[in-house]
Amino acid sequence: MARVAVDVPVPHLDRPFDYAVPQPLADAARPGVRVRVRFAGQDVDGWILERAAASDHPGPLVPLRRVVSPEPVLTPPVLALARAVAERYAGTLGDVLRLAVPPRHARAEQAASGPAPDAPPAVPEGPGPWADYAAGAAFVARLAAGDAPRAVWTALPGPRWTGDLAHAVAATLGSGRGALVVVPDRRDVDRVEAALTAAVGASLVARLEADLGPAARYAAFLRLLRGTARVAVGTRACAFAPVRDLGLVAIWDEGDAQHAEPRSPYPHVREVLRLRADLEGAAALVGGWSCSTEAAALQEEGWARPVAADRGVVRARWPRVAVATDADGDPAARALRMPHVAWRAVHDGLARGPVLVQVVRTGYLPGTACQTCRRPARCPHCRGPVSLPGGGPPGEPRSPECGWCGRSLPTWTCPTCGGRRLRARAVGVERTAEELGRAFPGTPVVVSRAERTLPRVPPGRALVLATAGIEPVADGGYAAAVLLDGDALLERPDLRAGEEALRRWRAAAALVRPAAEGGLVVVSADPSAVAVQALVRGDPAGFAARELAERAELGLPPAAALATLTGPADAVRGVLAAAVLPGGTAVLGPVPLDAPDPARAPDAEAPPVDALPLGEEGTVRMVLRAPALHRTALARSLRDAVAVRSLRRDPPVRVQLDPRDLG
DNA sequence: ATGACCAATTGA
DNA sequence: CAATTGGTCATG
Repeated sequence: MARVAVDVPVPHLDRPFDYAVPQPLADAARPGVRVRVRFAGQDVDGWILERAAASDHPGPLVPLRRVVSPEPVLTPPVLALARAVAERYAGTLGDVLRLAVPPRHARAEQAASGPAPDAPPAVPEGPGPWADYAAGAAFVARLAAGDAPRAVWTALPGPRWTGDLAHAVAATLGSGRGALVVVPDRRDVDRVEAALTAAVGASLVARLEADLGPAARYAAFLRLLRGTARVAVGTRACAFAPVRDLGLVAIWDEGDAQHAEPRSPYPHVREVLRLRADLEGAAALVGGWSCSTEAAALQEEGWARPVAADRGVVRARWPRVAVATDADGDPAARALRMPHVAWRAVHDGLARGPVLVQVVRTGYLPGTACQTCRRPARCPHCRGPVSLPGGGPPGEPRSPECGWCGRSLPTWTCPTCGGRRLRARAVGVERTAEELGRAFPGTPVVVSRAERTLPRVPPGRALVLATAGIEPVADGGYAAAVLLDGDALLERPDLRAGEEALRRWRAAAALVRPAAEGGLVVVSADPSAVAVQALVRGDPAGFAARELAERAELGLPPAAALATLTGPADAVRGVLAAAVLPGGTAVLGPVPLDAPDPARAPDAEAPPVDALPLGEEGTVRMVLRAPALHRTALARSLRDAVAVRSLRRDPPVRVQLDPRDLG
């Protein structure tokens, strides 16, 4: 008989069911294969979890209907991982398996060859680029020796990080083990794949990525499964890749929001890899140019150790950072909405090469700011963002109004400086490009934006404008970079505002030439802000540690476990009533969720409850907060409660553990 | 989800 | 008293 996980979307059926194995299927029905079974009167898909001699099910067993494919695509380590992830995130095994195993592609299965002859992996000699990092040489040596060290790695700037990663992977292969690398997006997959190919050869590397197409994706998956490829590189789902004898898991730019899975049960790559490293005894490398508070927590609890360059190396390799405030009075700079120091950096930098201007994404910041002091304008009644409604007849004075409570604010006055005029908070990339083009005639202006990203630019004189996250790489590095709208970024009422600003700034700074070669970064922001100081000092780990300590004091994540329940008001109440919550759990809310408003940017802040129209029994969100050590108990209690409610056919409630954004 | 079953509730 | 609705339970 076979123990089968049936793929039905109902939480309370998330357990194995036993089936008889008919004689003709006896060989094919191995653990890990996809099957089709009769369940509750209909044909459903399922997975064979294990074979066993006898069942403890009292009744007769129904036979398996069909083995979909003889390929055992669900390996025991990946099954164990999927179970752990389901438990950690209060989700079902079925949901996790949907993320972990790509859909079958029959033709790709047919085409894929059998196991290839064992190509001898290239064994790197010595620490290579890791000699630049304190504790780096030891880390690589332990990888090569078959050990399982775990590190939070602060990378040195420039394109070298892909080579650093490839070297660590090669060292792991040298110990006879495989490795996997997860990066935020396709551009980074391209880069890491290239570096890995150079280091260990293309035949050992499998690229795993959703927009590769079903056939190519499944083919790459099979190469790993069969051991033809030993290294997986890809985005999110790659965290579940069936790499054999896994020796190293790595995540790059761990603070990037792309690492949070948007589908149920919303696991984060960092957590998946942490569970996987523990389950499979693999080494772990959590890297980036910055450091999230979660990564700081991994160090704090002793799970991982820092790998970073010494102070002197950091100072020599990173560009110099200067802070500019808006107050400077140069008329040319003012017309450009750019502080004078920043303008000078652009001007001087252009004499030596390309200059990067990082702007805030269009529509990222709703509302307006004071024309004089540039502080974001807030509604005096509810602290909501103030907007200038458009669409009226031209010339007619428009009265500002609050985006939350809707009050008209014709007499708005800035509480800081007494100014009475408002301006749009963020200026579009195009407009800034035009203005800069006029200010520096004869200079080519290039724009990289979401719809048309530019992977790289040539080394010559050019102004390169980009929104955060899609900056092109300049061959030989940028002569200078200017980071605009810093204050607006920092003042977002988001727990991660500082962390996220620092991450974006460091990513831009990493593309600039070293200080020794005249590389300069100018950030336009409040010089007293902690994130700004961390950028100047080049100490993201220190920033994250401090941030973590602060959150611990306030009982906020990641120092506390958090869960959100989202759904119809009475269903959310029902789940809460059914849940046996661990001691010390605080219940916050419920807060009514505003109807999706296309005018408001997705990252925009959520209004407080008392600013919303009341009385509607719509969708609500409730937040549960428990001490960090009760995270598992919190997840289990919510999973049980959801199962009980689903048995009663209640409308579904979305449960999210440690959501990245609270809104 | 889907269906079976039992009990309470409603209607002639 | 039969028909209908609603809650509970099992699905191998």
